[in-house]
This record gives sequence, structure tokens and C-alpha cells, in this order.
Amino acid sequence: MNIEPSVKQRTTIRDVARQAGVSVGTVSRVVNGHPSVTDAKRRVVLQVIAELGFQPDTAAQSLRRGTNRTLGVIIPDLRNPFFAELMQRIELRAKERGYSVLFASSDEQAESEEELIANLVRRKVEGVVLVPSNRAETIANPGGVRLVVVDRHIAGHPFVAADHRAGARAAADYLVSLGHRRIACISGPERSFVARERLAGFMDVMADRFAEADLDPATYVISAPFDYEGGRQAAEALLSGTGPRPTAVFACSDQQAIGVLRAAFDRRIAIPDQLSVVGFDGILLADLVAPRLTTAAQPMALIANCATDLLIGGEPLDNATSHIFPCTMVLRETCAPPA
Amino acid sequence: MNIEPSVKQRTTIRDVARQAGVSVGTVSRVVNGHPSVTDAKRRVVLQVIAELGFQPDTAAQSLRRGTNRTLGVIIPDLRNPFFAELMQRIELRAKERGYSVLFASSDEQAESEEELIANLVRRKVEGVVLVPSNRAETIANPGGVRLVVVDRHIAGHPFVAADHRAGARAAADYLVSLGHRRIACISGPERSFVARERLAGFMDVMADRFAEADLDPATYVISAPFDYEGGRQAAEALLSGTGPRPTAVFACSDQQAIGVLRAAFDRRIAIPDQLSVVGFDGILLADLVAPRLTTAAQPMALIANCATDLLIGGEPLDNATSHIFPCTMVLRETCAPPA
DNA sequence: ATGAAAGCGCTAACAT
DNA sequence: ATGTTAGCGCTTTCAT
Repeated sequence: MNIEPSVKQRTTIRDVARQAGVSVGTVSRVVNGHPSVTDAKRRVVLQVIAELGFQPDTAAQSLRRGTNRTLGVIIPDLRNPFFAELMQRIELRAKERGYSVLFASSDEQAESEEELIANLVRRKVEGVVLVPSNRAETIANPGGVRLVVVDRHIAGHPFVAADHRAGARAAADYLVSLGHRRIACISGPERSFVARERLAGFMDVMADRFAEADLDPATYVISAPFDYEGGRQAAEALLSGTGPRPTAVFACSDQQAIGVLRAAFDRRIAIPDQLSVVGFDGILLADLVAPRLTTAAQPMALIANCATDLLIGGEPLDNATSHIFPCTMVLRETCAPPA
Repeated sequence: MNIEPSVKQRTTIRDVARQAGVSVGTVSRVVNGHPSVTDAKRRVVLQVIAELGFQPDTAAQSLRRGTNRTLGVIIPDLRNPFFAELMQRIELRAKERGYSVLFASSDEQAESEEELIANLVRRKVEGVVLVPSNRAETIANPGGVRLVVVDRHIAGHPFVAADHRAGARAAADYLVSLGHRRIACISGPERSFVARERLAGFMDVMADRFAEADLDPATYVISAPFDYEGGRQAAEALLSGTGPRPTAVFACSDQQAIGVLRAAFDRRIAIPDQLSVVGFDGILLADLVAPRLTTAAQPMALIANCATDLLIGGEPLDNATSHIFPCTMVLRETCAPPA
């Protein structure tokens, strides 16, 4: 058969056993820290393992144990810095706990998600972190794999995320407290859970005020993709209107907010003097753009750790439970009272 | 023994064989597209496979074949948008070819790289894409796994990257062609291969000119981390000096360049009127900052595809070969002739 | 063309 | 406490 090993000749547990003069069972026990091995034997086995550089074959372990200390992570698009940072943190936590991470991108295609999960299941992952695409309304989990959904809620699965709605509320409140009344909102794609939540938070604060001031909310709310270009185009639309211009805009992502900065720059609108801007997410970049972006920051480390720990801890997952973490308003340079 | 399957009861190849009234060998042959199966039998087996939703167990395949259609990717830091995009593209290509990707972050710790490789090897990956940390000078490959090094060269391993030096040369040439003479360079960390290459490209163009103009290169070249903050601080130093200010700066990463924009904004230095800026990498964001960043763009798709294909194609890897792709100058809004 | 059977390397149940 | 052994699910050789 000649399996053409790229690695010359792996040393197996049997080599170790022979060399150490014990049985494979004993070696296995030593490797797995089973208590019932005498110190003497343990020492010699450990010694031989070191000499031979023995490393248990994960495929064999996996076949035997039905699991292999691997988590799957499905992310819509790593070019979104929020997701990239989330990914980084999930991998970090997983590594700390001795797990590896299989990464798959769904490319914002809802259709591919179930296929990706199926592939992950075939590969015997112990659990899957799914950051659903904007379009995913529901997700089948045929294999019944341990699954936690992050950031974008999907009914019927354990959920970990920031409190999008409260975060948006805080952002709107802040703008209002500064004295703004004509506040626009650049929301996300209409089909996106996150977009709806953040918009709802915004409207929690603004609905009454729009009514009071006899303003039509429809002209102050606009949907756009969550990325830079989406924000830029939405801002173009908002700032080019004929009616009274908004004095502030709440963008539902930092990327969008940066796009707003871009559009304002193009139109020679001074920020924050002529226009206040608040973003959402708290990505690294928000602190570097000019001017520095005020934003509702998500607790990414908390979210990543929670999702990872849920999967790794063997406790049964409760499909009805949501783990929601509060956002923090980070006040920087893009907001001021209206002129 | 009771292996407590999280997945109720996987259907195995034996279930399929029984149901189809053939032997497991035949089923295996069908699954693997082996020619010597009659069409009649093939059809019924395929039928049963579909009915039962049979999926071969990768752990068993892996154990038997010694491989499992998985690639490992080690990246210093996903928060660097260049790496994030690279990762995304590698996964995409791998997926197209039926491979999965194990992701590991080295967090810029050179020490952890070999450990990460060892872990990947244990998991039977068919190959590893390593984007070395800045500090890595050499990397041991004890298991002899298929390894390709990307972006930052390490002697003794196949290498895939952009032509950093030529790219930097093009950037400097462009600035010179605009009429600039006092051109500063924000280089990367001194220990970084990439930083040295780009600096070398810069000096290829500038060494003579510095001499001619009786300028001390040392005051025009400064090392800094590749990130936003590194660029900002370096620019602070460059722009606060007492001598004649540079009229242009070449930053060795787009992140740094964006940091420069930030610093210039803080000091009310107009870009490009009072200061021209060129970056390096061609990240998405470069097109969104204000003003839009002129940059030497790396061909990320080419790099990602090349590295992935090298690993997946079973051809022997040549440790001495480098695959170098040219950069492209993307002219946008941050450059103008000196005042 | 197909079936039977031998393992791949490991863990855990069962003996002792 | 330790050795022996039966598989985990699959691929592939060897017969037929």
C-alpha cells in the first residue's frame, strides 16, 4: 500500500512501549495522565517519549474518542475588522484551552453556511461558532453539533453578543444630550438582525423626538451595507438632500462611520463642528482615523471568550439562552454640540 | 465503553453496504470514484448514500490515508488588515480545492511558531502556510511537513511574496518624479525582513539623491511598528523636527501611512499640499481614508493562490525557490508636487 | 468486478 | 498497577 508519508516514520505508541519495556496501555495511561501508574514506570515512559519525540496521532485519537479538540469558526468576512478581531480572540482563547480552530468564511452567503457546518461536523469538531451572514434567518443543525451563534441572533440556538439595542440607545442618548435633534441613522442591510436591533435602539430614543419636532423618520434613516463604502454612499445621500441637513449621524458600524468621515471630507463639512458622528463596534481603527471616532464599543474579548468557553465546557448547551454583554460608549473627537 | 456521541448515530460505510447489499469495499470504491464498479451497483450505492445521508468519517480516512485535506495557516496578527485579507483569500482558494484550513495566530511571538507548526503536524495537515513574525530569522521544520513561507522571507523554505523592494522603489520613484527631494521613509521594525527590503528599495532610489543634496539619510529614515500607531508616532517625530521638514513620506505599510495622515491632521498639515504620503500594501481601507491613500499595492490574490496551490499540488516543494509577484502603484489623493 | 480481511494508532474495558 | 485486546470507520491488498 505504501502510504508515502511526508513525515518519514512517525513513532507510535507501540515504539514507546517496546523501548520502555511496558505495554501500550501503560503508555496511553501516562500520556493521558491516568492516575494508576507507578511513579517509576511513569518516569521511564516519559523519558522514552521525550527521547523518541513521540506525539500521539490525533487522527487515531479522534477516531477512537470521537472528538479531537477542535472548534470550527464560521465568519462572514474577515475583511470586516470587527470579525477579524473576534476571530483572533476566539483562536487565542481556544489555544489557551488546548483547542485548535478550523476557520471557514461564508462570504456572506447564507446558503453556504449549512454546508460549512456539515463539513466541520465531518471533521469532528467539538463545537461550532457561527457568525451568521446577514441573510441567515434560520439555520438547520442536522448533525446536532454543539453550536453557538455569535453577534447575529438566530432563533433556536444559544446566542452570544453585545447588547446591540442598548448600545445604539446609548449612542443616540449621547447625541441628544449634546443638544442634537436632527439625528440621522445609517442602518445596516434591512435583512440583518444586527441592523434591526441597532435601529430599534436608535428609534427607542428618537421616535418621540422625531414626532415632537414634526420630522419624518424616513428621511433620517437609511440602510446601507456595513462596510466603508456603504457608509460613504449613505452619507452622500444624507448630506446632499435639499431639506435641513442632519446635525449628527449615528452609523451602525465603525466602518460606515469612517465612510461618513470620508464623505464629509469630500463635501468640506467639518467634523465635529458641522456634523457629529458616532459609530458602533470599537474597532482598533476607530482610534486612528482623523478625527478620532466616538463609538459604542462592543466587548469583543468577553464575547469571544464566552462563545469559546460555552463550546469547550462540556455542559449541555441551552438553545434558548442568550448571553448579552453591554457596550461601552467611547468618547473621542467626532462629536460636539450642534452649531 | 460508550463513546457518548454528540451526534446520535453516524451512519457508517457498513450501514450503506448492508442496505445496498454490497460489500464495504464496493462502497468505498464508489465513494472514491474508483473505476472498477459496474454502473448498476454504483447507482444503487449512490442512491443509498443519499438516502442515509452518509458522510465518510474524516478521522478514519485520515488515520488510514495519513492525510486529511487540511492546510494549516499561521498568521502573526489578524488585526493587521493585510493579513486578514490574505487569510480570507487562502481559505477561499483552499475551499475551492476541497481543503479546510486550520488557523493559528502566532501573535508576533517567534517562539511560538515552531510549536504551532508541531501542533499542525500532529493534526496531519497536508501543508502549512507560515507568515513569520517579524522576529523569526530561522524556522526549524522537524517533522518535515510541507511548508511555504509567505510575505517575510526565511532562508531554506519555499517563499511566496510581493516584490517588496521593487514596490518600494516604485513608490520612491513616483515621489521623486513629482519633484520631491526631502523624502522621509517610515520603515518597519529593524528586525523585520519586509522592513529591510522596503527600506532597501527606498534607498535604491534615494541614496544618491540624499548624497547630492547633502542630506543625512539618518534623519529621514525612522523605524516604527507596522501598525497605525507606529506610523502616527513616527510621523510626529518626523514632523516636529527643527530642520527642514520632509515634503513627502513613504510609509512601509498602509496602516503606518494612515497613522501619518492622522499625525498630519493633528498638526494641521494639509495633505497632499504640504505633505505627500505613499503607503504600501493596498488594503481595502486605503481607498476610504480621507484623503484616499496612494499606495504600492501587493497582489494579495496572487500570493494567496500561489501559496495554497503550492501546498495542495502534490509536487515536491523546492526549498530554494521564491515566487515573487510585482506590486502595483495605485495613485490616489495623497500625493502632489512639493509646494 | 467484487468480497473478505488486514490493519492505520489509539483508548478503554477487561483481565490479572 | 499493568498487560491484553477489541474495536473506532475507513482504504486497499489479495483472492476469487
